[in-house]
Amino acid sequence: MEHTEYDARARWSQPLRVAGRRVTKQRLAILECATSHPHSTADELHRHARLALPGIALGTVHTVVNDLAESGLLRRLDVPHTGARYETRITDHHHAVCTQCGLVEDVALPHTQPACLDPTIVRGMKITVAEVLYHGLCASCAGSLD
Amino acid sequence: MEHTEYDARARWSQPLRVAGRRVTKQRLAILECATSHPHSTADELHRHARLALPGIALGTVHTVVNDLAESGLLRRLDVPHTGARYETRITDHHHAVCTQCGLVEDVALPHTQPACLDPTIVRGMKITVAEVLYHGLCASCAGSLD
DNA sequence: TTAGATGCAAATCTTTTGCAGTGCG
DNA sequence: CGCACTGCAAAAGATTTGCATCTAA
Repeated sequence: MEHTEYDARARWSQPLRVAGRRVTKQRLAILECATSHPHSTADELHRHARLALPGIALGTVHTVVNDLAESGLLRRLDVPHTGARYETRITDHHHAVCTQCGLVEDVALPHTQPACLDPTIVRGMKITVAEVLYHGLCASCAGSLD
Repeated sequence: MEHTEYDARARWSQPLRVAGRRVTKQRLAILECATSHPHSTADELHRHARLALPGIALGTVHTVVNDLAESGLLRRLDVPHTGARYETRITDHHHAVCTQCGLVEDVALPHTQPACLDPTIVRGMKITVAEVLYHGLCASCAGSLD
């Protein structure tokens, strides 16, 4: 548990440099929190990162998270009724959201590329990412009578 | 152009009543604006609705739009870096967003239901809606050198 | 008549911005 | 050492809430 800082540095230094970004303890902490707590909002990342880095500012989290999403190190998820959410698992999965409690789950699709996710299906735009968002009730919300 | 109020009433009274909602001029105006200007934010709907209904409050637009989305008369779209967007075309299409300028376009898929959009593909949740979001560059942004 | 809707304003929440100081490379 | 990055605080933007008033049914 004391190796976290070291591990984060080992894991993210290279990708950060490749993206032309500096390796700061704030960025390492945010990347680490986004890995251990996927689908976190900026505020949640801030709360988690503060445990390891008490001085980190919420504004910094927003700035960093925007920057890292733009440079491809973070994936951004826009979920109804909550702020943006972030994760370090970038590819090969989609998301299901509970319309009642807001729970987000990862959804992996069969490995054969579905035709509807082929970028060329959209005419007149250069599509680079196609993602599926499922809306419904999670197990516990579906169980609760209402 | 003077028939708009009448047409909106004719079109939406029934669905509103079925959803257990009252037929007010504010709701009619918002539904009409969401139809003629799809993918509008609450603020944009407010500006448009104000042309026909100068007194309508932005707070009311938010309240109504939330309520109508919940009751299924409006579809809500969460697009990166803009607020929520709304439209009256509920089914049978998906969306493509320009990551540069924010343009939203409708995308229709071939009529055969793609396997990846089958709700049962998600285990442990009762999925009711599956939608695809495409991210990329629109024609004009792709054209602009940068 | 009356429960549901609206208008308005204040409160809340999220995100952005400007600037001075800090630290990575 | 220089420039990118951070901390801080203020501003901007989006959405929600409470309450008095209004109105569709």
